[in-house]
Amino acid sequence: MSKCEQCISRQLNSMKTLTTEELRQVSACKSTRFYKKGDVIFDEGESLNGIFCVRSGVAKLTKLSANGKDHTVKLLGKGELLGQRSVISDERTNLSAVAINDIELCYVPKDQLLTHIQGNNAFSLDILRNLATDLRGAEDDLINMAQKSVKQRLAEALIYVQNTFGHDSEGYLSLVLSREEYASIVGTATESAIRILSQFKKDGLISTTGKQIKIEDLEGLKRIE
Amino acid sequence: MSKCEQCISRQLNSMKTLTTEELRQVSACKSTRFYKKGDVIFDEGESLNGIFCVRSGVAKLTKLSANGKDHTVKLLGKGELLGQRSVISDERTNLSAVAINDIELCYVPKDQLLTHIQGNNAFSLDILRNLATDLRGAEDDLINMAQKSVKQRLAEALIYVQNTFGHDSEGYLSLVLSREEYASIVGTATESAIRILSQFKKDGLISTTGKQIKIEDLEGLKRIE
DNA sequence: TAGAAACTATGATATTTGTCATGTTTTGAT
DNA sequence: ATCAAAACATGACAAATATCATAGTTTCTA
Repeated sequence: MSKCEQCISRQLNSMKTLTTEELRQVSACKSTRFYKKGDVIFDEGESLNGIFCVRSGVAKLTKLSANGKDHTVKLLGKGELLGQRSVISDERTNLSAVAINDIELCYVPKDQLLTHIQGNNAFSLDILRNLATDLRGAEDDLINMAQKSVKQRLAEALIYVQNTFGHDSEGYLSLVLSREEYASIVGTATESAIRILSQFKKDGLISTTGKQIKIEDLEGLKRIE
Repeated sequence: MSKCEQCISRQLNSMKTLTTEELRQVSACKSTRFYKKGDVIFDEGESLNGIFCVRSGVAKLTKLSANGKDHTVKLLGKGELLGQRSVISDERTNLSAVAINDIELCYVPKDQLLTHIQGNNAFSLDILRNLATDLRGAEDDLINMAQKSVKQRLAEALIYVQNTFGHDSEGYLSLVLSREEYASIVGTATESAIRILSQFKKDGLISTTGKQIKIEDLEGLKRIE
C-alpha cells in the first residue's frame, strides 16, 4: 500500500505539519478506499470514527432539506479533508458526503487525528487555521446567498469550478457537473439553473457540448448582477 | 479594574480552560472598553491586534454588500468572543462588529491569545471545538437561507432571540431589535420583515408594543412554513 | 414638550424565482 | 447499435419577494 510520506495530497492539508515519525504512524493505520460516482461516503447524522483525505476525484458535502431537495455546501478535491469538523467537535455529521466522480480516499482513524492534535502544536494550529478559513468561507457564502441573485451565484459557481478544478486543453471545465448539481450548489430549482445557463449561452458567456461547459467570457460572467 | 479571575463571562468561553497563572497574565494586559448603541467596534477589512470578550450588552457581526445593505451574520452576547477567527488565521476581518445596545467589552491582545494557544493544549482544543461549532452553525444558516421562506426564517429568528437573550417578566423579548435589524438577520427587505411581523400579529403569533415584541404562540411560530 | 428624525405600516406594482407540463437530446448499459 | 433512462430544454403560469410611494407613529433630543 502507498505511504503517506510519499503522498502529494498530504502537502495540501494540515498533515504537512506532522513529523516524519507521526506521519509513519498515520500511514501505518490508514486505509485506502475507492468510491464510484454517486456513492455515499458518509450520511448525515452518522458518527464518524475517522476522517477522509481525498487522494483523487471530487466529493461534495450536501444536506437534505425538508422538501426533499438537497443543498451542496462544499466541493472537495485533492488533498482536502472530510469529516474533521465532526470528529473534532465529537458530534454526528450534519452533512452527507457523496462522490461526484470516481474517487480514492484515505481513511485515517479518529484517535490518530486526536492524538496528534494533542501532541503536535503546529498540527493543531494548522487545523485551527483551516477551520477558521472554512468558517470565513461559510460566512461569505451565507451572505452571497442572502444578497446575490441566482444568476450571479451561478456565474460565480462556474468561475469557482474553473479556478478550483481547472479546464482541459480545449477550455472545457475539468469537473463536469450536471445542471441539477449546479442548482444544488447555487440553491435554486434545476429548471432555473438550466434556463440561466441557456441564457449565458445565448449571451456568449459560455458554450456547451453536452454536459461539458466552457467559459467563453470570464469578464462578462464576473459582471453579471 | 475588575479581574478576569472573578469574571463570570469567562466561564462561558474557552478562557475557562486557562490555568490560574495564565488567567492572571490575561487579566494583567486586558483593557475594558465601553461602546454605545450603534458604535462600531471594528470594521470590515481591519487588522485586529486582539480579541474582544463581551461582558455585557449585545453586538452584531455584519457585512456590507454591494447594494449598500448590510447582512447580520451573528449576534453575540455575554461571554462570547469577537475577532478570534481573524486573529487565528491572521487575516483582516471579513465582518464588522457593531454594538446593538450599550456594551462593555474586554480587549485581550493578540499575543496573549496566541501564546496560550501554543502553550495550553486544553485551551487550543477548546477554541478548535468552538470554531467547529461555529462552522456547523454557519453551514446550517446557509442551508436555511437557501431552502426556507422569509416567513419561516423570521419566525426562527424570533425564537432564536427569545431562547438566547430571554424575555422580561411580561414576556417581551429582552433584546429589542428594529424591524430593519430583523430584516438584516433574515436577509430580506425591511418592508418584507415589517409585513410579515404584521401578519404574525394578525394571526396571534406575536403581539407588539412599539418596538417590543412578545411571542404569544411559540408552537404556532414553529409551524410556519 | 415641541419638533425632527427615525421607525413602522401598508398599498400598488414589478421582478425574480419556483412549479408543472411536455418534448427533445444525451448518456450509458446491454 | 439500440433502447431505456437520465439529463436537458422551454413554455405557461403561480407564488414569493423586492421596490417605490406615501402616510402614520414612536422615539429621541434640544
